Amino acid sequence: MKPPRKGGFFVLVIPELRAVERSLLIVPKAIVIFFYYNSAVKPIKAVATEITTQSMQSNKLPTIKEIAKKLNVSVSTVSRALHDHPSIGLVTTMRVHKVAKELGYEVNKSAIYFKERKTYTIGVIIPSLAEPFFSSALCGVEDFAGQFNYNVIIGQSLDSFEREKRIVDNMKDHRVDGILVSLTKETSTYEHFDNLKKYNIPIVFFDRVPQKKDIHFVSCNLHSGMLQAISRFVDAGHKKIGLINGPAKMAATLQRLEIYFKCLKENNLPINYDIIASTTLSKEDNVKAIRKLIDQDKMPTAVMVFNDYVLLDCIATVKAAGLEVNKDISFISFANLPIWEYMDTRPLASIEQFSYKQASIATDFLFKLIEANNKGENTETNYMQQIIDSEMVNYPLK
Amino acid sequence: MKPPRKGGFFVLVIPELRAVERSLLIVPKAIVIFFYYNSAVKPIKAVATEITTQSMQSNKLPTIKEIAKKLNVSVSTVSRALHDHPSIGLVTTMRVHKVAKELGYEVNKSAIYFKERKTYTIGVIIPSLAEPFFSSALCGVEDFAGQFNYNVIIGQSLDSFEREKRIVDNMKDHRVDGILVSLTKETSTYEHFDNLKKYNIPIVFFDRVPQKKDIHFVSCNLHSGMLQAISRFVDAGHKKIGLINGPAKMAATLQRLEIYFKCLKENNLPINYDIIASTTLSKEDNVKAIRKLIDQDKMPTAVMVFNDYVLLDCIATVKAAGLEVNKDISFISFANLPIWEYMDTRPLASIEQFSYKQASIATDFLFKLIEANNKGENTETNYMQQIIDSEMVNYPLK
DNA sequence: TTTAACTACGCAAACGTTTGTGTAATTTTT
DNA sequence: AAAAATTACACAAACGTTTGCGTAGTTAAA
Repeated sequence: MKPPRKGGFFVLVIPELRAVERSLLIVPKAIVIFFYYNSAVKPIKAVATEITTQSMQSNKLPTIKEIAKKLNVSVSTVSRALHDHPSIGLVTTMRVHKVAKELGYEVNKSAIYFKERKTYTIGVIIPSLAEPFFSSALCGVEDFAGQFNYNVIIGQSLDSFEREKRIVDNMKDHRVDGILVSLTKETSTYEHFDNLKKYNIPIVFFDRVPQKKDIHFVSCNLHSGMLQAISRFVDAGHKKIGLINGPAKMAATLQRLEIYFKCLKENNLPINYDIIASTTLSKEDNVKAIRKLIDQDKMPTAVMVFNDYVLLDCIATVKAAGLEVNKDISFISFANLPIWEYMDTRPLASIEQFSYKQASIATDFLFKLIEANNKGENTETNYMQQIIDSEMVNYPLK
Repeated sequence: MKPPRKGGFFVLVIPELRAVERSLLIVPKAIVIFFYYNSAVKPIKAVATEITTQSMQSNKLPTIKEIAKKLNVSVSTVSRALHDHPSIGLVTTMRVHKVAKELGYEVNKSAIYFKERKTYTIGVIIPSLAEPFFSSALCGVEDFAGQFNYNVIIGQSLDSFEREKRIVDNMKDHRVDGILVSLTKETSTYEHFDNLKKYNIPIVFFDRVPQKKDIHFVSCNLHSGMLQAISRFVDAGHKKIGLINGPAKMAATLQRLEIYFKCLKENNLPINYDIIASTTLSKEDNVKAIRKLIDQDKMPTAVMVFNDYVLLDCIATVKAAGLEVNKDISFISFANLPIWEYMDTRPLASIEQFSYKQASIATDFLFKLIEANNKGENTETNYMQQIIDSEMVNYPLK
């Protein structure tokens, strides 16, 4: 920062000049005449009038153009002045700032989004907002994105493949900078995401992720949690450990089954298909599933359940059947719902899958990809992938 | 639709021509020569080549300009053709459509948003996604907005006034077409919404609404539900009906208190401040509040509780104190959480406030306001306001 | 045959902003 | 005193699309 060249007093030529000047501009005019050093600058009185003349305007929003017109400078000068670009003189910069303030000017981001081909918005596609698991995930996204001043737009697939497709398309139309997805139960093909590549929209999957290698994703490793659970059962003396699994279409279902087998093996327990059931997650089906397990001689004494919601129905059913939970039959499931704290009858434990954490990490990944995109780097060469460990949370007996 | 003027065969000049033609375009060339009727049109072979030449392009997205260049027509023609504008000839329209498809052209909404000064996006500001009440509300918004192909961006105020302010500002920057708000607990001034008027961004409040007349809002009338509740208590013979209220700052708190008084009066019951407590909604405070009521000789036999979450703590506390719920003391609260279905110990009833419905109606209002805005109508003259009745939902004794 | 109407397009402006380049006016260097 | 450098700005293009207006060429009406 150098002193002005000509005329006047330039008393105030110090490093903090701009800040000082700006504060001066709103104090008595007597002080502002310090700036009469440049012949190109109109007397301050003229500035004052030009400001007040049109201050109260139509309902049109003030633009950079109007500021330019008012001050008889070009729009480029105004734009630069507003960004405190060094090539614009101090006085001009100040006058621009002042008029901008007077007019209540605020930059039109829409114009910039368009020009920059960016929207500072990311999309989140989740099956359902009603499920705490996903609303908590959304929360993780929002918290993270908010720090970067990014907006979050949401789409509920409601576990419908068609809706998922439409939402993806819609978000592409909206030119979001990136997308986070947790797949529907129905999704087993992934072509509807391919189009995003053309638009350079990065995509990160979380929790319910595609069975593919060439993707960015964050998911939760069920093995750690389920191993803890089975061990817990085994340590308590259980030999017949059943499983109530989810819908066959869901990747999580197959995964749970595989890990269940693996964990049984690790504990030297035999596989018995009589104590394995599955449910579509509807209430009726949940009841059916647990009934299949308990309505037999070789009833399991412990059951791994697909999730806490299914378990709620299981508990109600076994109670109705006259069995006592945690005595005749013990449960461990997935989700770690906060509500258990208030329940009299609850499982031994539930396995936490950290939806908030998964979503946060996925969002972090997404921002890294967006950043790479901005730099023109190729993001399709090394994939960002993370699998976090699930964790069993014990519930003390009441 | 009239027949083409000159030359050729024009066998296909029928009302459904366009649809027919379009399907023809993807069938053998032999048929397409039907369109050699206009001298201005290049032979179909030329069309075919010009399409394939640059089909595989750079990573730049195809624009209307490129289509225009390829076909040697103006961008305005292409734009109109893509919209099937009648002033563009059939052949040209078809050629444009074909090239657009070949190129994988998709309109850049960002450009249109900017030009139209619309974003087809609405913002939703809620205290917390973690609360089912609000995530269900968000669900209502999303479902409704989705039908209109509107996007929804979210902001969590986390019950912080400062955050609410920032989010409003951010959404304004983003030029959303409208905003839905459920206020924070702290919000008691509303200047931060004033700026939105300048930008012609309509705002509809729901559930937690400002104490003002000149606003659009949807809220829930607690009187109906609470009257049902008190009557239920009275019918069961209760004389001492206590109240556990929320934080003093919240509008809902004052409202509950007033209605509580009113309902007592309507049932000819006296007001007794000894059986009224309040909580900041923290667990410790919830426990304190219920203890205040039960640790006295004139303990109430029935209590209206601020909401189901507070009630959960109340139930745990009275049980720990050796009291039996629904015998020594009965409860009715607000929220109607689905989880009660699975609880052994639950209140007599809970009052449903229809968050989904409130949000849906609010969204409907918002769209009406946006529509009015589009027509240039003034929306600040008659305010859209609706108060829906709360409703008590009974829980049968288990 | 002249005139009016219509068809099928092109031209250019507009939306609000950023940014590369050009250039007088002034100042510094030689 | 001439040349070089710097300052402080203006000009114009670009982003992709829509749309009012103009017009050559053709057809229909008078």
